[in-house]
Amino acid sequence: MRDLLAITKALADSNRIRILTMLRAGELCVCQIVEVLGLAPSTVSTHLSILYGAKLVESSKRGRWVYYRLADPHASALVSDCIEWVIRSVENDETIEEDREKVARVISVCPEELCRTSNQS
Amino acid sequence: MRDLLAITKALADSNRIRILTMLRAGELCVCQIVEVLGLAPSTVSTHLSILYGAKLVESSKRGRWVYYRLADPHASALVSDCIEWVIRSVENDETIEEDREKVARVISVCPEELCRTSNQS
DNA sequence: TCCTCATTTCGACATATAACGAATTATAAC
DNA sequence: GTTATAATTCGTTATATGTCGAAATGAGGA
Repeated sequence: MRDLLAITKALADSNRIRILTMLRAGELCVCQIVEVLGLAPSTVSTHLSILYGAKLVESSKRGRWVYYRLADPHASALVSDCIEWVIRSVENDETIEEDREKVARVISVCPEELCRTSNQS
Repeated sequence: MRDLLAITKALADSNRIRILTMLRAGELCVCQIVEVLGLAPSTVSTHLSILYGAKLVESSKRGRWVYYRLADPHASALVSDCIEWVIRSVENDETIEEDREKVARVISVCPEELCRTSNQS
């Protein structure tokens, strides 16, 4: 029950749903997500920690940046089924569509922007 | 997004999860659910209205009693997939097991109890 | 070493939510 | 009609949650 509630509570916020669906595009670092959502970095960090606590996302630190991605589907069927369900549920949502475009822009257009997107190390 | 959030918020509470899984047994009236959860009738009624607003449950009034049941699977694939996911998620949960037994008792043992279980009209 | 910057943690505040009892509504029995 | 009762709605209270800015943490680069 505890795990279930961690997941459902994590999903009970529109910004966290947006983050989750944004991560379909692959790994994103915190500052990229901040850019898309337009929230304070501290707020986004809190959202990510809630998603992380529910095991809906994983993270890796590379240099100064922390990258978040959707949880490995092999880790838990319940989690991956749930993520798939969320993705299906937001089809045709306007905000989600806008986010998708913003993510594409943030990933490609920003080479040495505030957040150097693909800088390894 | 609105529908999705109505559902995830509805699922983000342990008592509502308990109600939802209790309804696997079939229709239950409010007073039966009150009996199992041990909450005030007004509280249970509020929980049910939240589940109803998310279209996770349906209801029918018969006489003075209002019966609630899980939403018709034909109504929405998203909703029924979600209910199935919840059911799978609570397998082996202690509280849920206890609820199942309480429900069985409440359904069968109470003929002219506080809530006459199967009284039509 | 010291500085810069991405991220997290902390403290504060506003809003949302769960719970209750009291009052209200609706239906049936008398 | 009047009464009894199942359920809902309302008002209140306590707790949880989302948000921010400021301070702390941690990893590179000068």
